[in-house]
Amino acid sequence: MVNKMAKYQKYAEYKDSGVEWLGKIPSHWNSKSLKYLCTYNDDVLSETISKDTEIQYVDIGSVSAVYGISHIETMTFNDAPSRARRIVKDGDVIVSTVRTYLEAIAPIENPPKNLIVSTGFSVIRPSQYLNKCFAAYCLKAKGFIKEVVARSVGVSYPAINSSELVNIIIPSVPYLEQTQIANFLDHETAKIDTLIAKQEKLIELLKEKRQAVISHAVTKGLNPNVKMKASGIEWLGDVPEHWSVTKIGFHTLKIGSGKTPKGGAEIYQDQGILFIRSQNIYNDGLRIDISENTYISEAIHDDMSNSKVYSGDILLNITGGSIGRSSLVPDEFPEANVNQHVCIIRVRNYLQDFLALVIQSDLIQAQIQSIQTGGNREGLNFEQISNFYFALPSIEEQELLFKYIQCKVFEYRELEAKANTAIQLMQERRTALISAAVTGKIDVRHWKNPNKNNNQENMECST
DNA sequence: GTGAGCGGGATCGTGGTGTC
DNA sequence: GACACCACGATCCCGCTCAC
Repeated sequence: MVNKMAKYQKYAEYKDSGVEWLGKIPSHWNSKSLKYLCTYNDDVLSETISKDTEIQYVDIGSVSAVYGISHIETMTFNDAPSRARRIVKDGDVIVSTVRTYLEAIAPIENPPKNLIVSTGFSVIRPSQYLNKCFAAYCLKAKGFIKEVVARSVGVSYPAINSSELVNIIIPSVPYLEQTQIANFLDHETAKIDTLIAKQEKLIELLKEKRQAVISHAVTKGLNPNVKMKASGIEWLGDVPEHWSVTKIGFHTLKIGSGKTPKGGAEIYQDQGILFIRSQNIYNDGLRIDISENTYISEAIHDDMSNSKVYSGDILLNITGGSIGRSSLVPDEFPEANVNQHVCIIRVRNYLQDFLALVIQSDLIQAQIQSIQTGGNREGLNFEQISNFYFALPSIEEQELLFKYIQCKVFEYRELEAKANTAIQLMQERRTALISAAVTGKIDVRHWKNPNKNNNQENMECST
């Protein structure tokens, strides 16, 4: 990360801060516990206020380090949850104390009247010596968050006490310099966030396009001028006249699932025969993580001979939240078995590739989502799978369609992978930049905002 | 009155068992 | 043996209790 910061200047002189997460700091900086630079949790709603008082409530899930407060709910005090108690004022910084939401941090600018946050937040009120935006960036720094994690307690509710949170040491920096660092980070992180948002939008569009290409190809074919006919099936609509409308069950050699081996999880091994579960099955392929896989013995595998998995099998999740996710077992796949929540659909060689795409298309997914069995739990049975309709082209046309879709999907997945890598790199850069600036590893005192005519102070925060 | 944290609801993935 | 469905464990999150 040092190289990535090379374009920025360093300070002339450094000294050891004596604090692990700060390391060496500029020689004119100091370090202090946060509690000497702020007060915290000063204002709370009194139980004696009128029940009809309208409040603007922010819960812990509505705040992120990148986007700040994303959702404020208007409610009366009477309807508010019991944890809606902390009053937030202009200039405060809210920071989550719950370990599962460590990045819920936001400086508050012009809050609405009666802005109240959950008791899952600490409300930091900076003193005159601490810039609220600089404070928020310090709280977002990787080293600070690491300190919070180390000081968290509790099992069912892992969190850091507010009194412990403010014991954590942060840099003590001349106020004007804090403002300049905050302005610099506002500008630079906003640029990064804009780029991340663009990449996220791109990924969303690519996913939609990929799904649309598959769905269109397996229901309408590739020739836009071909004569169509009504399929007679609601989900299917019109299909090419020379295609036949058929059911999955007419083409299967097997529809079945595995079972839970006797002894359950007790009999799992670190190595042996791969035991595939619904968590391994994704539309973009089987996700086999060697360290997290489950294996069974050869004896149990032989005992469960009916649920052995072979290359060319289509595996479909038939229960739970991942219902409808499917994967085609690739060629030269090692010996494997499945549990009872994974359905094996086995068809003749010529249909494997095409049917795997059909099952992932909107056509079958819509039929799956319309089915609910098993009481209040989602579930698919084999008869229902067998009765799913689809349109079947000739073998030659299937091969053409498969090659076309494979090519298009590969193209989209490559672009998605590139966008994901770019997002990851930008997030790393964002984190590194914040940490470098608030710990004095880079000197931005002479940085000028290119969007302004001069280096006038910008007292606003970006979030 | 305040706030830490216990306990429980919701959800998901998976194991176990009854019925055919 | 195949299938359906109930139960359980893990996890996340929130409501509420009780010590201070």
